[in-house]
Amino acid sequence: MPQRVMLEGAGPGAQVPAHLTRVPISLIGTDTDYSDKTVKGKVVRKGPLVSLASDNFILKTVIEEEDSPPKASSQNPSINVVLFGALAEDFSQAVNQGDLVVASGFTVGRSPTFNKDKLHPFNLLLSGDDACVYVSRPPPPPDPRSPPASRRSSEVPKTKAPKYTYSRLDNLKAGSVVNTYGVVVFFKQPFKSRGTDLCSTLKITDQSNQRVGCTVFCEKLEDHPKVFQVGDIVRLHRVKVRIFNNSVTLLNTFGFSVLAFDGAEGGSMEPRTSSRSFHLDQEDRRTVEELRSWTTSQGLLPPVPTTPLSAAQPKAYFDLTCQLLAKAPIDSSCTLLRVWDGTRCAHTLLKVMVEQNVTEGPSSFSQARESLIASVLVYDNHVESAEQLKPGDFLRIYNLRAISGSSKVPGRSQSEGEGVDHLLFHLHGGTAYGRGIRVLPENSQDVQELKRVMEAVPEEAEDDFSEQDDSLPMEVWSTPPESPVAETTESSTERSCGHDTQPVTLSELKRSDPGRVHHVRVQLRSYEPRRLHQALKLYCSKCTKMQDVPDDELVAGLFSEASQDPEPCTFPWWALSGRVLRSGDSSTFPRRSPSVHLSTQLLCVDKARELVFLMGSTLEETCRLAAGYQNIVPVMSSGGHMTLLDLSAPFLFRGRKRYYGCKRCSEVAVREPSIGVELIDEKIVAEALGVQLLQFVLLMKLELQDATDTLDVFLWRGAESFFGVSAEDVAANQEAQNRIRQTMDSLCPAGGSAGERPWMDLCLTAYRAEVEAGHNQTCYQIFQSTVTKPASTPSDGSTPTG
DNA sequence: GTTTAGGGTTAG
Repeated sequence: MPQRVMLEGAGPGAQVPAHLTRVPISLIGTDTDYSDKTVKGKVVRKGPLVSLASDNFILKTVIEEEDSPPKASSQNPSINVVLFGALAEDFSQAVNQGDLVVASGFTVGRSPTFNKDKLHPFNLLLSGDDACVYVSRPPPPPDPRSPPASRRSSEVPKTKAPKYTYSRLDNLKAGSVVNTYGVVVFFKQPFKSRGTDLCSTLKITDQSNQRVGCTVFCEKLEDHPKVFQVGDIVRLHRVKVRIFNNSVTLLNTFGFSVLAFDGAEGGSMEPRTSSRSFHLDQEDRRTVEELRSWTTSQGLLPPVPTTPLSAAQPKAYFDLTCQLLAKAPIDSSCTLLRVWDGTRCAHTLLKVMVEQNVTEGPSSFSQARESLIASVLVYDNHVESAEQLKPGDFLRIYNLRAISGSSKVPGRSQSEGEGVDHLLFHLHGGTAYGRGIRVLPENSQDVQELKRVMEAVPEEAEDDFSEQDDSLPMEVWSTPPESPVAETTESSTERSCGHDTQPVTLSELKRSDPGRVHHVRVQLRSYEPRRLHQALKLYCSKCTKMQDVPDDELVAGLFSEASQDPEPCTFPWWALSGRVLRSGDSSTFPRRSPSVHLSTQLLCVDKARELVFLMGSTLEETCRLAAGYQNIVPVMSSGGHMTLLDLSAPFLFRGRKRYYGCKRCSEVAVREPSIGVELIDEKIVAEALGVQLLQFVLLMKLELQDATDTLDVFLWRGAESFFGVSAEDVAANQEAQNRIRQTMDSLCPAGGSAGERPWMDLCLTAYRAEVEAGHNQTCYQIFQSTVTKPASTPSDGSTPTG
């Protein structure tokens, strides 16, 4: 089915020119001129679009040959393709995994990731005007969201980006289907319509000052706008303009999609959406920024998103951000939610008593915690949404009403101090004033803030989860595990936690509430990732985001981009500059020799070699030079000044170790570090450069089993002590990687039966976390447990045990 | 190729 991207057969100019001849992927090498050649393959992996400084991009993809002649090897040949600049941007927008692509105008380089991915010893590099990609897409199924318009026309048949145009709210033609941006001035959370769908209501505005109602009907909750407060910004695609009651309204239509953004200036640019293939470019970000500053100038943003319990007043309506601790049905039209937000209400909170054994979550808490817990009675239509909630969820309840405790409540209310100054809360039936409940994603700023407040609650109010619920059957906590082996059987791990908790079976553990610590005796059934280098991640302690370690192909591309076409550069006054003489090898890309810049201050104290700034070198050269200098900071010229490379590349090389910075949290400025007598290390360099240092961490998912059940658990914060290696060492040396490999092989021998897997004594914590957008789940992590019996170490460290 | 709702407090 023809698309507006450069599809083969979509029209003149879209065809691969006839004079080009195709080369099989398996024959790609460096000794050929590829100017009249093409390579064809299916996109089997499409990396993220990585933005570099000054509006430049890089993207890595893997294509696989589908129709290569049958060969001895069963696997189809595949190759890494690295795209630069506008081509990378267009490719990111126009091409999907599974598309068939033909590349031409490429050069061939050595693949720096070949040792790791074993794909192909060479890669294809596409940059400049000659490079282009022809795309064909397997015909069905048709995509209803096919882009409506194409970007600038170009002679060069490279992929064309689909381009959306956005209508202002004062320029909507009845009957047309439009895309638009707006600031939310009123909203209702999705509620059940009388038809088949959930219905959301929005009212949005923009710089035209028009206010336009918008109704969204979708069956699935996740397809609805994720609007959490007035002032949020939405980007709507494919809404139909209609007139109702002489006013313009918008209604979702086929191919509808929506992104929502925080409306505050300086807020996150991360859009909230369930759409897996949305596109967001520089222009979109600019539009959001413009709407944010306009919103601020108009005073549209509420000063505080919601009212804390500490400020709740009788009879007032307000929105509450809180955590659900427990819930219980009262009758068919009323459910009790027990919630807290870490603040103390100025009025005593009324506790609604319920029947025994109907409470989901603990039925009582420590006295200190009880005094902070509010009773929320939700009625009628909200009973159904309350059914979806789980204890531990973070909620926003809209249009909650504070009721003085003297009011009559269902169930029995605590008698002490009856009637005076006790508060409880009602969520009345209906959706007027946006009344409703929404689960907030765990990563949202508001939830992070809520958690900070809760964590600051004094200790005596904090031990609630260790306060045992008397109604819980005792055997849950005292029965020995139904392990097929006796307690005396050796364990290959050891707990160091010091908790005085009896081991439980996995099925018992699964029935317990989150927030507890458990001891288990289990075997390892399986684990992910199987390719252990993928267990290594980068973690930012500031924004708490985790990311993959960029692979060498991508990093090499960044170095190569940074050193092409060097601009004239003014070096900082404190830097002493010189050149590195290249060793003889001829590079694929002719380039100036790299330049080095030293701190004069360090030179004065004879520490010049301890820190050098290096400009114009390849990744390979930088690694070589890292052997001779303690700290190497790769730099480039941007706008005539010395700056760091894009933060997807390491900002510092120390021997074999590389250090990365957080893109979100760093404010980069190349400065001379202030020196004292101390050793210059990654922390000092990061601080001087305004880089928020990312930490290497290990993250694995283990599937545990015992006689009763299986359980997926994470090994993350406890991973280094579990394996007895540091993640930083794993990133830099093979021995540390082997140690993990051997440990996993010993705990879960390849092809081994359950009988061959050793038993492990582990300490687990259970907690609530968001696993998908808006969906919280109980997760488990291994803590304070150490492998005591790794497999016997073979003399050759690289050979797996078996 | 479009039913549902189309904002504006329950009344416990």
